[in-house]
Amino acid sequence: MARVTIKDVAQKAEVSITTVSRVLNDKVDEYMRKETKDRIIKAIKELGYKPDVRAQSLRGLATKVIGLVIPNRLNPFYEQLARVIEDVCYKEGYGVLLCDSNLSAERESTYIDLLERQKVDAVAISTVGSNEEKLRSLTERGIPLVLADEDSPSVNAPAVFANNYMGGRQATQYLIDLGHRNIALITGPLNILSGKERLRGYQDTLRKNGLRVNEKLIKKGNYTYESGYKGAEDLLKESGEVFTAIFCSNDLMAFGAIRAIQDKGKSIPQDYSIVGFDNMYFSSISNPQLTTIAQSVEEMAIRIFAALKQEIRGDSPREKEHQFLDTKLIVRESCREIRTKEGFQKVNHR
Amino acid sequence: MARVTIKDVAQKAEVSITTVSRVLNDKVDEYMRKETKDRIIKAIKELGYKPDVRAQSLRGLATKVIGLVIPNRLNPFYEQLARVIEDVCYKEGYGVLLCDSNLSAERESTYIDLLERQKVDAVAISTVGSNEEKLRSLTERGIPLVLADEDSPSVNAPAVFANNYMGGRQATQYLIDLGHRNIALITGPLNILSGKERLRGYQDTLRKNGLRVNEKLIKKGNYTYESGYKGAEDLLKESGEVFTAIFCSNDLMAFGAIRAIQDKGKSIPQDYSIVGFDNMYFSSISNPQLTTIAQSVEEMAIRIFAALKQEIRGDSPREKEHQFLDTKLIVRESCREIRTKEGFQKVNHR
DNA sequence: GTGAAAGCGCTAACAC
DNA sequence: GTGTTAGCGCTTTCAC
Repeated sequence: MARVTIKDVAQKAEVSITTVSRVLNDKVDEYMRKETKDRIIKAIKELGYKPDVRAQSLRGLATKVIGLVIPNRLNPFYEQLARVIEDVCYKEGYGVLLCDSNLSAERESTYIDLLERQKVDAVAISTVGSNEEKLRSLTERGIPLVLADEDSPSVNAPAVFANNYMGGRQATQYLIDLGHRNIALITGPLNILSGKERLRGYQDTLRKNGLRVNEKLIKKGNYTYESGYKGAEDLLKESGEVFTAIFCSNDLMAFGAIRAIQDKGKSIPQDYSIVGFDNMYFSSISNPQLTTIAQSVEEMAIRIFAALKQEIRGDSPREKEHQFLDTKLIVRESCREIRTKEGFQKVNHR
Repeated sequence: MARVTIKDVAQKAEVSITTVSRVLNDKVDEYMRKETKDRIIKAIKELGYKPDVRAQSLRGLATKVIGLVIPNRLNPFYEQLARVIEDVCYKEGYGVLLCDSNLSAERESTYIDLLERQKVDAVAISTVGSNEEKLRSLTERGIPLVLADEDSPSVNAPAVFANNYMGGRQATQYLIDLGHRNIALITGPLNILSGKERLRGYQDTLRKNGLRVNEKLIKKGNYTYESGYKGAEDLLKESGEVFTAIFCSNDLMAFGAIRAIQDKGKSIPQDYSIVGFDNMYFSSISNPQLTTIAQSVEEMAIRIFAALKQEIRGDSPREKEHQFLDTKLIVRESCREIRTKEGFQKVNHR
C-alpha cells in the first residue's frame, strides 16, 4: 500500500473526494450523515491515510511549519531557545525548520531564501545583521516575521527580547552589594543588542553607585570560551589594575575566565568573584557552580510563538510590539562577600 | 510586489511558463535561444522570483527537506549530531525539520506522522523505540529512512553507528593500563544500543585482562547528570567495595560522579580516576578537564547524509548496510596512574 | 526553439 | 447531504 491519497479514501468509502475533504477539515456542521462520516473515518484509519500538506497548502491552507533562524547554537542560549521553541511548536502541531546561520550573514540569507521557497507559515529570527532588505521582502511576500532577542533596524516586526540592560544592572549591583568596588567586565560582541545592553547596564550601575567606570577594566569578548579566557588573562597580567570581581557577559566566557584565573594559581571565589549571564545548564553543575543572570527562555519562546500565531492570523497591529522580559539573578558559588575599607559591606539585594 | 509566481516571470519575459520552467530546471540542453534564456533570468532576478517548492514537489520533484528525529538534545551527543547534520544538509541545499522526541515514543510517533504529511524527502532517526511499525510504513509510503546510532529491530534501513563496544573497551583498557584494578562502571540506559555496548566493552575488557567483573561496582544510570551523581554516591557509601576508578557511560554522568566525589571531600584524579564518553564541548573546558571517549560526530553526519542521498536516489541495495565508526580515547586531566601491588604499572595504550 | 494542456493532491464555490 | 469542477504553482509530454 504505497502513497495513499484522498482518492483512495473516497473510493474505499464510496463517496466523492469532496466529502472526504469535508471530514478532514471538519466542515461537517453543514450536516453530513453520521453514517457517511463514520465510513470515511474508518477508511482513513484502515488505509493509514495522511493528507499531503503540500497540496493542502497550495490551496491556501497553512503548511504548519515555521522557520527558526538562530545565529549559532554553540552559544547555549540560542540552543536552549531553539529547543524551547520547538517544544512549543510541537504542542501546537507545528514543525520547525531549524536554520543555524553559524554567525554568517550570507548563510542567514541563504536560509531566508530557503524558508521562502518552502513557504513556511512564519519565521522567527535572531538575525546576525545585514539582511534587513531580505527580511522586509519576506514579509512583503506574505511570510510574517518575529524578531527573537535581536533587533533589526528598519524591519517592522514584533519582537521579543530579554531585558539585557536589566541583567547587566543586576549582575553589577550584586557584586557591589557584596562589597566589590573594582569590578571588571568582559563584554559580548558590541555590534549586537545583548552585548551593548549588558555593557550599558554595567556602566550605569557603577555610576549610580558613585563608582568610576574604569576603561582598563573593560575587555572586549565575543561570547566564546576562548575570549573569556583571554579577557581574564589580559586583566590579570597587562592591566596592573586592581580588581576583585569580573562580570562576564555570558557563561561561556565566565568559564574561560575562571580557568584563566585558576591557571594563574588563583581561585574562585576566594581571590576573584565571577558573575556570568545566560544560566546555561552547565552553570548549575560546573565547579564552582556559577552565579549568573537567568533569562526566562521558556517565557520568551511562548511569547515568540504567540506573536508568530498573531502574525499568521493577520490580526496584529500595524505598529508592532516590542516586548522585554525580566532577567533574574541566580546566586551560586562563584562570588563571595569581601571586606572593604569601610569594613564589611551590608548586603542587600533582590 | 506580493507573491510572485512563474506566471509573472513569463509575462515579464514575454514567454510561456513552460519556457520559464525550462530554465529553472536547467532543461536548456534542448537548445534554447540564449537571448530568451537571458531575458528570463533577468526577469527572475528583477522580480525576486523563487519557485514554490510545494508546487514543484507535487509534480514529483524533491522537497529538499529532510526530517531528523533525535531522542533528546539535552544529551549533548544528539545536540551535536543535529548540528552537524544540519550543517551537511545546508551545504547540500537541504533544510532540516528537527524533531526532538524528548525520550517519548508517543512524541516520536507524532513527529513521524508530521514528517510523512510534510512529505520530506527522507528521514534520519535515532529512535527511542516502540515505533517499528510506523517506521516500516514510512518507507513503504516512499519516504526513505536511515537509522542514526540506534538500531530498530525489524526495520530494514541503512544505519550508521558509533562503535560503542570499541569505546567501552578503550576506556576500560586505558584505566587498566594506568594500573587500576578495581574499576567501577556507571551504565547508560540498558534498553538502548549505546548503553548495552559500552557495558559489554567494559565487561569483556576486564575479563580479557584477567580481572573479575564485580557486579557491585556496576551502577545503572540513564545518561543524566543526576544519575551520575547518584551512581557515584552509591558506589562510595553503600558498596563498601574498594575501587579507584569509574568509567561513566557518558560525560554528563561523569560530571555528576565528579561532583559527588568532591562533595565527599575527595578529589579527581588524586583519589579517583574518571573516564567519560561523548567528548562533549564542555569536557574540554570543565574543571578538571575530562578524559573521555570521542565519537566522530562529523564523520557520522557525513555518512548519514550519504546514506540518505543514496536512499533518495533509490540506488541502494536491498540488504541495507550497517556501518560502525571508530571511537577514540581523549586523554585529559581526570585520570592518574596508580601504584599497584606489583609496583608501577607499565602504561602502554594507543 | 517554444507553447498548450494535462495533472500532481487537495479545497471550496457552486450545483443538484 | 453529497458531487462536479475549477484552480493553487508547477513540470512535462506532445504538438507545432
